Amino acid sequence: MTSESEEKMISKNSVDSPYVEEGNTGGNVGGNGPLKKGPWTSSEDAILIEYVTKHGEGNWNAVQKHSGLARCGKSCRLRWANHLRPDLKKGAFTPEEEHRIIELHVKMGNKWARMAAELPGRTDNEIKNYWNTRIKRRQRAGLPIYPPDICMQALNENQHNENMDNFSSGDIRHSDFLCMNVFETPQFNGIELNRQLYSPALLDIPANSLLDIPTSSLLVEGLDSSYPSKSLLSSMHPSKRPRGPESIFSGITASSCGVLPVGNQYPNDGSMRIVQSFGFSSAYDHDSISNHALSSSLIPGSHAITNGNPSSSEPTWAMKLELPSLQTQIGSWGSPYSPLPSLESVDTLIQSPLTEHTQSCSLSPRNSGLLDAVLYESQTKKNSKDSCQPTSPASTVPVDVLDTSSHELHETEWEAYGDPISPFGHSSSSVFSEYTPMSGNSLDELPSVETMPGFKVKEAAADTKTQMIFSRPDFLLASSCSCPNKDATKDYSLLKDAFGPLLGDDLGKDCKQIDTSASSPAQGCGHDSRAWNAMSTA
DNA sequence: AAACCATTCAACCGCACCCAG
DNA sequence: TCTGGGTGCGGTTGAATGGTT
Repeated sequence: MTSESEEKMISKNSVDSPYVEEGNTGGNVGGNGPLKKGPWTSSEDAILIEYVTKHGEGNWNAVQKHSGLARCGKSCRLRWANHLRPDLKKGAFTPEEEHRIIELHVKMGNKWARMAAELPGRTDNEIKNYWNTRIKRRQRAGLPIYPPDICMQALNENQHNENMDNFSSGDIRHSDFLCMNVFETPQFNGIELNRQLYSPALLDIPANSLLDIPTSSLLVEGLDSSYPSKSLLSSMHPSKRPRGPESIFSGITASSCGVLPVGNQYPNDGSMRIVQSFGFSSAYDHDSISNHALSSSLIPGSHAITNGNPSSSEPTWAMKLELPSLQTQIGSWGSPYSPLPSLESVDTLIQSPLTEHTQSCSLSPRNSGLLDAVLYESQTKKNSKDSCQPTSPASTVPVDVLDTSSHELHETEWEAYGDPISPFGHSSSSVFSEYTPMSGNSLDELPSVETMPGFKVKEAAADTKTQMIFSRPDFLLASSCSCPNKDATKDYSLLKDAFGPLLGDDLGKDCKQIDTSASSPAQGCGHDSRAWNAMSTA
């Protein structure tokens, strides 16, 4: 809200504030009465300003005592920090600031306060609101949250920092990992984690298999409170929770940018196959490309993988930023051979890399990532939508089309997948929050496994004895934990070893919990157990 | 003009951290 | 080492506002 509008509100409140009726004389000063809530009035502001001028910032709880302001200390601090501070910069964000915010978010995730520290005169609240607004706009536009150039830039910075900071510290958390670089860079710690995960020595699965599993998936996606077996993190002691999204988020950035080497993603080892959960770099993988369903069905957030019933009322491009829906769409994480729920949604996913508009888009100002560019991008998509009607399934995608520079790939991938599945849209902590389903499939309304539309998909896939590709990292964990199979037990052991230092004992607890519930597919690991059964059957 | 809907943003809430006692 | 107060942070809410039907 601008300062003008704020003034309006304040003046309005000072005139007919409903809070006057709350027993606050003048609507402002309540003395020892009940603390007032709601919008601040100008007189309250004046009191607070006067107080801070006299006594300086801090000791906010004393404000009420000494000034008689009927506001709690927190409220005073917030008001001062967000509105009354003299060094505040009012007004809309400049393009430079917007660009900076995007950059910072790439690096930091939802660390609004830290971002605010990088933007003089701006508050965390302001940035947070801006970002959320931006997310929504891009959601509606079906655009990636992070422009590829910024992504690349952040990655480059990270690589630089990586070089600079290698072995610079010895975070004990990593002591159990072999051959691991210890980065203490504030950003992209997720890369570090990913690297840990990549170690074949740690996980009895092909290292590449995990390469593209965003760390957020490993640590966050399965962690929704609605997740049957209680997620790892949600059950973790708060102090053990990875604090701050950067550690998880950035892994997404790196791997999903396709910058990290993507090798043979699907080795024919007959064991559990894991593909990148976000399906992002799978598009770079020729094998996966040839597997037409894979590249599309793995793309999270898309209707193609959500419930098989894409809303026809939704514009194709305005793909909802629904979660990769591990909770809500079992099938979406399952076999790439799953029946495609919707041509339309699949088309949405596959059309762009091949279409003319994509190329033209790469020349658009969208790279700025700024809102005007977003609008431009959106408009471009709308304009080109008709001319970009998908005519060929992904299987017909010539491999060489995708075999371009990574940056171009980003462009096309982003265009193709749009925001919902943009891994960059999943800043770790916001993987869920940012993708709060806009439609009915709320995570909190997780239907039973059996009632999930996607469930049949996976089951059917299992019945065909096709190659099960469990892209879900949490499936990996859950199935490893619950599987009575020897190998899986080994997996569990390895996983526990791998994650234990990171997640603490709760991992073990969780896995035990999963173990106990494994016999009851509908409980504990729930759908994952079902998936496991399906896999066993297969 | 009214109703409805979408968007924005200030403010609140709960949690976690820090630090002094 | 424990405890409680102060503070900071991130997520969420709800009122205000603007746009559309």
